[in-house]
Parts: sequence; C-alpha cells; structure tokens
Amino acid sequence: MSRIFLLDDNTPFSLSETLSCGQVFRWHEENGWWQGVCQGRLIRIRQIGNRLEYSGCDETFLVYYFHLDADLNSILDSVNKDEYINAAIEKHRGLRIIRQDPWECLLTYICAQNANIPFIERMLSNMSEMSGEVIKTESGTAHAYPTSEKLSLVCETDVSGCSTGYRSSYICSTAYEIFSDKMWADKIYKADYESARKEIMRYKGIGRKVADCILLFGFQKYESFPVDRWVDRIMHKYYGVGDSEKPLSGGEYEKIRKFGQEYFGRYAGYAQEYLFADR
DNA sequence: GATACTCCTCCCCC
DNA sequence: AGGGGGAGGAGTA
Repeated sequence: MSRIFLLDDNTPFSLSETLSCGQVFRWHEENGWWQGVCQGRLIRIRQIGNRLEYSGCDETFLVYYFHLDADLNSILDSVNKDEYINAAIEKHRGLRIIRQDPWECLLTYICAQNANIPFIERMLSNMSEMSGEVIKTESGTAHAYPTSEKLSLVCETDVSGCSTGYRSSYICSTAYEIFSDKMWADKIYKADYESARKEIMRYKGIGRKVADCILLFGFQKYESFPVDRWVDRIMHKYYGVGDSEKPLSGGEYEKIRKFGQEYFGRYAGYAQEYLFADR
C-alpha cells in the first residue's frame, strides 16, 4: 500500500541527490526505487518529477525526515555568496539535509572516521544484522539500527566482528554512556552549537569533524560546517583558507570551520553539503 | 597548544 | 595472486 506526496513548485526536492550525497548509509537504489532503514522503519520510495510514491512511513514522517517543511530556496539564497557556491546550487538544487535520529546518526559518524562510503555501509549493516530488530514490511525484511542498549550489552569482540576495527571500543564505550543517560539527546538539542559541540566531543570516538556531522544531521544545528579532506581542498581552492597539502590539524580545522560559518551564515551546513556534492 | 604516530579496513594498482 | 600504498579522523604520547 503506497502513498503519494506531491511537491509544489516552491518545494524543490531531489530524492537521489539527497540520498546519495553521503549523509545516510543505509539507503540503496534499485530500478528507480530507493529502499532504506531509519528509526525502526523500512521505507521504499521513488520520485517521478514532482511526485513521490512511498511506503513504510506516514506523510508526517516523510516531510520531517527529508526536511520538506523547510523553504529550501530561501535557505539557498542565504548561502549563495559567490559564483562557486552558486554553480553548486544550480547543479544540485533539491538536495536537502535529512533529519536523522540522533543515536543512529552518532553511531554512523563514529564509523565514518577513516572510512569511505562502502566501508561505512558495511559496518552499519553488519551491526544491524547482529543486533538490530527485524523489520517486516510488504516490500521485504531488514534489520533496524542496533539500539544503544543492545550495543552496550554485546561485547567489544562482537562489534569488532562487524569490521569496525579499532572503532569498536569507541562504539561500545559511547553506546554505554548514551544508554545510561536518557536525557543525553535533549541536552544537546537545547544547547547552542558551541556548547553542544563541547558536550558531544566528550564521548569516545567523537572529534571535531564527527561532532560537526552529528550536530548537522542529527540535531539540526544548520550553522555546523564539517570539514573533511574534500571540504578542506575545496575551501583552499576557492576561498584560500587552510592548506590542503598538509594533513588537517586541529587549529586549521577550526580556522576553516569558522570561516565557513561566518561567510555562509546560519545555514553554513547547507553550503557545505552543496560544495561537497559538487566535489 | 602543536606535532607525530598509531589504530583498522578497504580498494586500487602493480 | 599477493603485496604495497594510499585514503580516511580520533586518540594518545
């Protein structure tokens, strides 16, 4: 039983740009249909023009998850400061920042350190198959993300068996911290960007870059401006900040991040995603 | 506070 | 086919 959602002319949205730009890692496309796992759901969706056809969630969730309630054109206008970002916007308009579940997002980005996309996908699907609840829908069966409770109960060897490598100790330690503090996400939500960042970086396996990704994708702190190797190169090439030759030091990271935030403003994170998509 | 090294897996290239 | 090197961030000394 699938539902239909019609996008109006003022609501640009590209499902494929949004799902394949490297913010989520449990979505796959087959014959025009995307299928993915998030927050206990197995969602199946396709886009033909301004028409979304989907199953596995209700409309409220669809709009929330894909940030369809945001006025994307205004957001993009606000960050459209020069010809480089303008080119990226024209090419990828419709890319939206997904609202991820805080815990699923945090787990994802601990895995994402020192890893490329297929590797991240493998770690997450391995852990989900090991400890995630089974989700059954008419379009198939999948495993949800493991909860922090489940992951704090399994041993580090099991997590390590999911190809997570040295990240397994970070995952177990942080899963336990989060499971033991029911209010962890509320505290981060309520805090402003800088204090939320300090708070979240206390968990093992969360440094500057991972913290900025989690705040952007899991906590809707849109001024967050994560700087990975790609963004480092782009910012050096177009804006002359940083030195893309040297490995990115902590100080350099902060310089580039602050430049991005001051230059692009309160939706700097959207600018970052568009520049990244255009890499 | 800044630097160098290690941690682990995947992937590409020879 | 097997081995070496590079890519990717956080933690530690």
